[in-house]
Amino acid sequence: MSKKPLSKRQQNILRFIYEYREEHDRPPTIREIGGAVGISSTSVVNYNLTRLEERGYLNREAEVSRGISFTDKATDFLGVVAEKVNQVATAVADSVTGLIKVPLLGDIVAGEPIEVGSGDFAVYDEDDAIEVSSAMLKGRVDDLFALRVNGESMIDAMVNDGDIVIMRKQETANNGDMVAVWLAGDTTTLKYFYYDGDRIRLQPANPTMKPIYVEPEDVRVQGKVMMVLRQTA
Amino acid sequence: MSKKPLSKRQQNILRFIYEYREEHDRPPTIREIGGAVGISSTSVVNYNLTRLEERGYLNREAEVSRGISFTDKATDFLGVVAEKVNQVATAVADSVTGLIKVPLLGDIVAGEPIEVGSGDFAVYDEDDAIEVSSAMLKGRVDDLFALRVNGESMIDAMVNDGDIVIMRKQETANNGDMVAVWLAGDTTTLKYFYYDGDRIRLQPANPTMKPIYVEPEDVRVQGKVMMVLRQTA
DNA sequence: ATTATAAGCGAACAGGTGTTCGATGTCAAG
DNA sequence: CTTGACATCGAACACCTGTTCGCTTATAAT
Repeated sequence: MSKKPLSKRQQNILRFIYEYREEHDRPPTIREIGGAVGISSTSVVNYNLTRLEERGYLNREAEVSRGISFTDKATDFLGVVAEKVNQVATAVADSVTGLIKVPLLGDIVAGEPIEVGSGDFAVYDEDDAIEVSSAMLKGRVDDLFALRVNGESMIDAMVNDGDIVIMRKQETANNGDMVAVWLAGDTTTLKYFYYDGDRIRLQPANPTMKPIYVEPEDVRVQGKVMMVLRQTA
Repeated sequence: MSKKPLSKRQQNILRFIYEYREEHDRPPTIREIGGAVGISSTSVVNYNLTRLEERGYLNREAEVSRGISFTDKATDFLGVVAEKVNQVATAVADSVTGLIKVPLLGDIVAGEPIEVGSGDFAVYDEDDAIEVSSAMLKGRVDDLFALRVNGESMIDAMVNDGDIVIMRKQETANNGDMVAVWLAGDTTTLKYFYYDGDRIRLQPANPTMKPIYVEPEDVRVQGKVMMVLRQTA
């Protein structure tokens, strides 16, 4: 088979057929192709379709109206199909298979409160999203955000520098929740939260470490930790 | 519009059109429909298509070959479309969007070597799989397996009881890899691996802890740690 | 300059395909 | 039994659509 590239006209024909099928749910006729790519004669359209078929881009059925179909080679050439598959895949994955994109909003460091801004993260940068299977998450999956740990200040939470923490925006806590708290106005920490009489007990995840007891007014809950992800490779 | 149900013949016409389009990537002709559902006259097929159009199941284009398309009502009626979307969604999600199912093979405890069996895990229980986005993983995603940590023996690796460790089957290590090693014949541990002169340095993930130095013959690498997942909610 | 190949063209044609017509049959309602 | 609505039918027709023909032009190879 010739290695000569397709002519410009032949490329236009393939693209037109693709777009026509997207719009009409059926292939075009010889005359429709000619009209679209500027060929006035049905025999020239026929000639070019025959060339495309010989080169493996199309299958044709003789003496059948709209008897044109694409081969894999044509869909590879068009390239739009891969993009379309990805678009469909993303939409479908998001809604059917439960792959959730969680916005990665920045870093979590000990010396700053978490700032997740207002609203519903609708304007975050899509490239800074963490993809997580919803099967790995319990309950509601709205109001989620991710932060990357910067520094070694979370070691008592068994969370290391570079780890990603997936959180749900939440300003109250129940016993046993792991939460991010802004503590005494100067530190963010991740700990298990318990009401303990008049005070609050903040229990490190590391079982060899002791809890701390604080006054309620010294604690501001900034979010509930849903998951921790560590990439080691 | 009549609430009378579609006739049997009309239902058969809708199904045939659907199946024909799946197979041929184009709608059928009036005569093809007649042939398939046992109507010998093109005018009877035309009559039934007109009825289906009046009831909102089809759109037709006059004097255009194969000028038939489905409405949402028709696709609802057919029911197969929802199923098809799900089939496609699953296939696409698995292969394009990179949601990977990693077999959860059991527990990792300090006092036992990792047993991942032979072969390629093809016979593992699908319900015991961990779904992970391939975007979260670097490099090859074959030979992966997951183990759940049982006990507090991995704390020096910043890995807690109940955490899930995603690993790749691998018996050698490069400098800086986090690996599971069966150490001196009596302990599994997760550590960063370095060649250090004649010996091997195993560095805990917890930066406040000191490394250990061991003879190569006391170390059996059982897998490379790709990711750690912790569900806290 | 010549020749071979590729591409383009309008026209005619074959046959594929949708539409219309007049007739007949079936069934429910009155 | 009669009537009206619905459904079916074969045939004819209109027109859509693909194929072939003979010719011309453009381009590449010799």
